[in-house]
Amino acid sequence: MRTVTIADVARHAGVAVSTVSYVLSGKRAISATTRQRVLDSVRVLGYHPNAGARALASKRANVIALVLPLRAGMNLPVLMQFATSVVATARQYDHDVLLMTADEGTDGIRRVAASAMVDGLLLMDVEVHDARVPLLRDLAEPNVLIGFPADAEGLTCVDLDFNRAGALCAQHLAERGHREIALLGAPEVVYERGTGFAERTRAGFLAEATRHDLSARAVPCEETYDEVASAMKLLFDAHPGLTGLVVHNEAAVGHVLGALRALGRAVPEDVSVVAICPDDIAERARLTSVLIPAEELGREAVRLLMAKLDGLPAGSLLLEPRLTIRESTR
Amino acid sequence: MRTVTIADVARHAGVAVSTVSYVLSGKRAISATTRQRVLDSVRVLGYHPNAGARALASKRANVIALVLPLRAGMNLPVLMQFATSVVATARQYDHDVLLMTADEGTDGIRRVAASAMVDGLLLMDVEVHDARVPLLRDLAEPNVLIGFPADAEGLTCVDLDFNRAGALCAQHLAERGHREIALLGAPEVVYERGTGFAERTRAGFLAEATRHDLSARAVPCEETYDEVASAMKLLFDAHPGLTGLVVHNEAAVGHVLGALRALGRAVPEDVSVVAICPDDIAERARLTSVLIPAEELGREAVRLLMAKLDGLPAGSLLLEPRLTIRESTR
DNA sequence: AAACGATTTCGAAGCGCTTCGACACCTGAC
DNA sequence: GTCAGGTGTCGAAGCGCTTCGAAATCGTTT
Repeated sequence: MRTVTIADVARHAGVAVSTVSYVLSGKRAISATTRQRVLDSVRVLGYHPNAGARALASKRANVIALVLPLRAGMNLPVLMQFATSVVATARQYDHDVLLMTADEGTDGIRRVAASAMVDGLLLMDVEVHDARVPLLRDLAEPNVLIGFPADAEGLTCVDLDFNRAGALCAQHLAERGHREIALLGAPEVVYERGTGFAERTRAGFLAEATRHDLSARAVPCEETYDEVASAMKLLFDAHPGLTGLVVHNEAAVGHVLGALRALGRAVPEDVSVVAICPDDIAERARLTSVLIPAEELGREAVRLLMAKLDGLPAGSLLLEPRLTIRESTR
Repeated sequence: MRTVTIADVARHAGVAVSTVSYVLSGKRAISATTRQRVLDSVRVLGYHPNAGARALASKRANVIALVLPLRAGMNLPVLMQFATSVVATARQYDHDVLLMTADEGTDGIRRVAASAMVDGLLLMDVEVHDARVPLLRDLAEPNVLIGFPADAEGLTCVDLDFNRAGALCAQHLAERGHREIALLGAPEVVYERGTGFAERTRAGFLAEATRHDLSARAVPCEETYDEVASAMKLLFDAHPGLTGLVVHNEAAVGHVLGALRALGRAVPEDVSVVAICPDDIAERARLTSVLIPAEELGREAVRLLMAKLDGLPAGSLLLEPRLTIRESTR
């Protein structure tokens, strides 16, 4: 069973090879009757274009690379949703997805790009000072990053709008009548490092609190139970009237709940808690939270990449956060 | 910056295009001096072969498809480990991985196979009566399945050796001096359906128990707490001397522990519990368990697929289970 | 009836690579 | 000194597709 080529289709339909090509690509007008005849032949013969030949002739592989941080300790549900969404969306644009792991590093990126194996790249989990950023910046192939590096100038990045996320949490607490609130953020060093998303969350939180005329403060938050507990004790000693807490620190979420219990403050009766964290953690603890919209992130990233493939300029994108109300706020 | 082609390399090295090709592929002997000159030119010019052209001329894409069940509710850690291992192993064989989701179904498989986009396929999570199996059976492209369908004849499948897994659990309990043990398996319907792995586990468990002269029984196990609890009550009423339990039912693991608590039997003091389940569940509950060796599964699957790509015959493979001792047995 | 533009189709030239057969050269045997 | 048999290298023919310019066909207009 030799594989069916475009020449077979042309012969079967009684037209030239180029006519078949134009019917399939739609790049030139073909009369309705001829088109139909060709399409019938395609169906009858079960023709599928050879991807290699197509890529060679058209200089378009119709494949994008997805570079995932497939190391342990990643937030799996988020990653999975993201990958699924990327594959599905890419298919809508008639593209396939080549899976790469981040540990091939810059060499891997260079390789697939130079081999014309992919038309564009999607990099997940870009770090603030990511070694791949310089390479991406002067790569001929379009690329889109998930996450914002320190200098995102000239790059296309997609991420959750952490400023809005912080604001949304403050707003939620304000609406529920809380007058004194606090943000437990990332560890001190993260702020010192100038990490974008941590600062943006804090800024959004504080600004929104001010807008609602609330008493608000943001404190860094370490990740061991003892540190969390003592920080919380200090916090409540200094501000006994505190009734609203926003936690933006995945690792500390559990400890915060434990510490509250230890301080004899019930959730949500005495203190309302909002988390900014992945879906699974929030769901497990039934926490009101702002989620990482992984599916939307994937979809939008592909959309932007496709735009760039078509030569369109594509700016960065911040996704609107959404708050899911569960049982930890009232 | 035009991309560098093999012709550029040939010109730079002062040899024929075919010579460069032979140096790179090693398919014909080339003198050491020429080889070195060519390799130097490759390095200097930064040459990367064009994947499309290579695929077209050689009829080998050097890409394999990985079809993952990227739906919610999958066991994520296992899936992730598996994917990582597949990508890493494929790279060792100089292949890349095209990621597909199972929901493209048979059409997707047909498409990538017919387009010569991939040389072979790896399908994860094959069901006992999987709609894709007939297609795979008479697909020209080699493929390897993770999991055994009802009729694995003529297919290459890789999976955990569930028979050995059952036996291993029985052996573990026997060695610890337990004389009366039981296997809580899948729900009744699963056995009626003739599901391979459930039956194999049971058979292995019972045979090993007999070999050690233990009193053993296997009972199906439903997945709601009430059913589990009443089944357990019946079991312990009928066999008060029961001290060893094997649970081969992810969904029921948690309920079993709860039911034991309700019956006033402590783990591991009164009853030892071994689970056959994914790593994360076992780890969370600190259960002695037989794990799914995802990484090894991925590695072996790729190895078999590569063998088939080379035209070698490849039979199915059952992986040796390994038991990890945690805190639920003594 | 000729000429024209619009529409539709065709033919051929690559895209960058692999691979096959052939050629040139060298060695050693006669 | 010639010839068989190796080595090492080259040239050219595709692989199956896209795309460009040109040819063919048609209905209109003059």
